[in-house]
Amino acid sequence: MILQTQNQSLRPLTTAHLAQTMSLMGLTAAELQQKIEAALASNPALEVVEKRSCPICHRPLADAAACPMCSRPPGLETTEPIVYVSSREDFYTPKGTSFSDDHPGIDLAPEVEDLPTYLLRQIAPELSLEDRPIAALILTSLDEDGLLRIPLAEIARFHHVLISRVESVQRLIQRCDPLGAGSTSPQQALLVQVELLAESRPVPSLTARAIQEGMDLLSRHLYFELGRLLGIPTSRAREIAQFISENLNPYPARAHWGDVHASATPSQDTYHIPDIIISHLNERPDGPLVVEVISPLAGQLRVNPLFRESLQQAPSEKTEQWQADLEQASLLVKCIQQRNHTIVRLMQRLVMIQRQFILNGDAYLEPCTRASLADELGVHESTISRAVSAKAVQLPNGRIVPLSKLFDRSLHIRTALRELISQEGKPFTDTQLAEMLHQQGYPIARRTVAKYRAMEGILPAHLRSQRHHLAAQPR
DNA sequence: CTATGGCACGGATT
DNA sequence: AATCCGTGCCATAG
Repeated sequence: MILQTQNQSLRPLTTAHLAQTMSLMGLTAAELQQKIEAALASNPALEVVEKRSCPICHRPLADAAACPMCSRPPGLETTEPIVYVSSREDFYTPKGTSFSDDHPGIDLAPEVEDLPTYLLRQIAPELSLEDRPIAALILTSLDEDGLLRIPLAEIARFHHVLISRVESVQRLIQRCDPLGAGSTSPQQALLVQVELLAESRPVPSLTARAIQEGMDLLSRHLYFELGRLLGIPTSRAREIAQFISENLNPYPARAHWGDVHASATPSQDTYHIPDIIISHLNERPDGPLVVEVISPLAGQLRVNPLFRESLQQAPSEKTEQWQADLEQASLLVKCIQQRNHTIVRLMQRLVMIQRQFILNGDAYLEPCTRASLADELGVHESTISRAVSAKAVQLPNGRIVPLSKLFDRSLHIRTALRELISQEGKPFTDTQLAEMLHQQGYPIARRTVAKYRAMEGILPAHLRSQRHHLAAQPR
């Protein structure tokens, strides 16, 4: 359902209206869809009318008058984004949901979210129907680290299938984004990561064996012993250890190291179907930005005009009921219009503010608060809060991030921090880093640097050290 | 003694 | 009113 409703339709703001609009605001596209479907089924006064698509670009058209995509001359230079509510039906297969490569440094871990759902989404296409329950059991048995607590045999027994079946499902899961998730041990997780990594980049030889046979030595940093075990010089063993610590993660889902309070997962958020898609007009990198706010329905929701007419001739005993239906229907429609209108305005403004971030990445995130936006738009802050929470947005580069990321107050500083550390020779101490950031115009306390480091999963200075210089060796 | 992580306390945000 | 976030202080590891 779409609308286009700028000016009209903002009339009587009854309390019911307000209340419903607010509750609508916090819903994701999927939840909203359910709600609408329910209303549609129970209320005869509502109907969905087909929406037409633009003959040129095939995008759904909100309004007959103009296609937001094509009505503008291509290549038009503008910083003003085109924002509209879309009812694309194909949004379930967004492009680039996969995180193909991670950068040499540290890649951003996905926001705190429901790991099982996230994984399920990735494997769903390859999963046969019979294997679904198995996958479900595995996924729900993961711990905070993304590891499988219970033995595979348990799962096999529970579903009365061969262990090998379970193993193949597990394999599928392990190859998903938090690489190695679903492994039964940190060791196994590492092995899977090595295996997959080896497909795309060089991996020191014997790494796998080192993990397999010398796990305890590795974790205790006994490189000399490890070298002897594998029949290689200590220096080689050290290289392997270094490679592992730099590229692998024994706890696939553990993104924040210092954060014990990582109560990560109570939320049922499914951040992996976007609620909003930002792209370039006609895929041209120089084109203006287009923001599609995904609508759950493939048509426009409205009050059935026929129903309204027939109200006149309603049998007298029904007329009251019908009247009520009609009112409720128009209330719902109105609320949804209101909701969409607000979201469109919000995105319009937000995309303008965060244009650089959207185009160029994390470092360009402009700090901005929900409150300030609310002020600009003349709506209550809580409205923005609701609108922003539990929604995900797909950026032109294909990444899907929570909408709330656009309100992250420290992301740009954290990015600067990563930058500094990635270019450091000798590891900088937190105090030094704080100092340097200060010079760059980020007045950050030393303690805060430490926290940001933790957020980014960067080790403290003394652990980063043994990266380059290693002189003496225990003999 | 120095570099860090933990706890906890305002102040800002939601 | 409930949370989140940046910080200061203090204990601890190296």
